[in-house]
Amino acid sequence: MSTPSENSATLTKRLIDSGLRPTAQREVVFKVILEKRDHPTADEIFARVKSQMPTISLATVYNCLETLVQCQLIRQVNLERAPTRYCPNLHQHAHFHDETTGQIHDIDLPIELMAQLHDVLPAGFNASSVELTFRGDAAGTAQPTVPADCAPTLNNPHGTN
Amino acid sequence: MSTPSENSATLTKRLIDSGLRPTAQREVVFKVILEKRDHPTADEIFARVKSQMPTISLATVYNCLETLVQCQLIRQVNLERAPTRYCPNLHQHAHFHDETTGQIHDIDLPIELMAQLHDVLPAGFNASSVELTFRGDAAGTAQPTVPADCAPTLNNPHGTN
DNA sequence: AAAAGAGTTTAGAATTATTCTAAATCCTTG
DNA sequence: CAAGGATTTAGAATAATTCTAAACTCTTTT
Repeated sequence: MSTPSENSATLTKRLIDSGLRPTAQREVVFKVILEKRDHPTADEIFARVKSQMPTISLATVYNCLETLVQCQLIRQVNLERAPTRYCPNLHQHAHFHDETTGQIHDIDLPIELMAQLHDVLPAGFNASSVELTFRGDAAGTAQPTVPADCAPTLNNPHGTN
Repeated sequence: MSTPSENSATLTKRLIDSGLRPTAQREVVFKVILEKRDHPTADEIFARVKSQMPTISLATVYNCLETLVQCQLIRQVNLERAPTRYCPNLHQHAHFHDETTGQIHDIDLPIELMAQLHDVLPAGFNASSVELTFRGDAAGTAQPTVPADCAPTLNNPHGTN
């Protein structure tokens, strides 16, 4: 469970821990991403944020997103040649990119599998992150599939609830 | 094993099978990618190709690359925000992106693991391709690690040799 | 409390990989 | 050989992102 004020507190803490300042812009960008459980682009986030803070600039949205990614409060999703998307789900998960609808679905990954993935690396290869993306068709899945308990609970950033 | 002329023959066959024409430009772009076992960008490929065919245009290189990808003769590698790279290795493999050197290493994937990856998908999700990318540091690996027998042998396009 | 200084935001310009366009060229087939 | 589709080409256009420099906002120092 995570209330907006808990999220805000976590954001503040993370920023200060990194020597950064908790600003209104960073707050609102973060809040907007958590509100909807999808994978918006910077432009979409810009649009959503503007309704709450009409004076914010696109450059600031980009800046805030970079900061949030660095603080590991959101994830970045890179699909081929398309604008970068941002993901509030901090569970270990893969992405399924539906080629027909363009939708992105989160796919939960068992911890064992993650371990096996890392085992595949030869000695000397030290991975700090893994990105797993499927591409194909998701027949009969009209809605994005992010189960409610995958919500990015910031009190529990690694999603072990 | 695959000689240049065998590769060329396979290219021709694939193109014709797809209703496309085997052109000198497609040949040379393909050849140049096979020659070196790395992950060049379109610009790098353009440079290499120009030395053999000085009149070729960048747009054509992009066109050829798209065609080769569609014919599954090469793979496209998407790293975050960086120019698309192209990969002649048709084995099932992951990519390791070394953050310090910028190098990309091919990581062989056991078939069982690939199967397990697909098992992770809920019913209805039909993946036509999977992309697995690690990011981190590859300590003490000065050279790209593409074992010789990972060469994209076109006679054996799925790399089961 | 004023001044200094670091961090942040902002608008707009700049960058750059890629795609688009329209004309020219090349094959293939009737 | 003529017609028609596919392909190539140069250059323009696009669009996501980054850069720049000035303005602003905190925090800390005096």
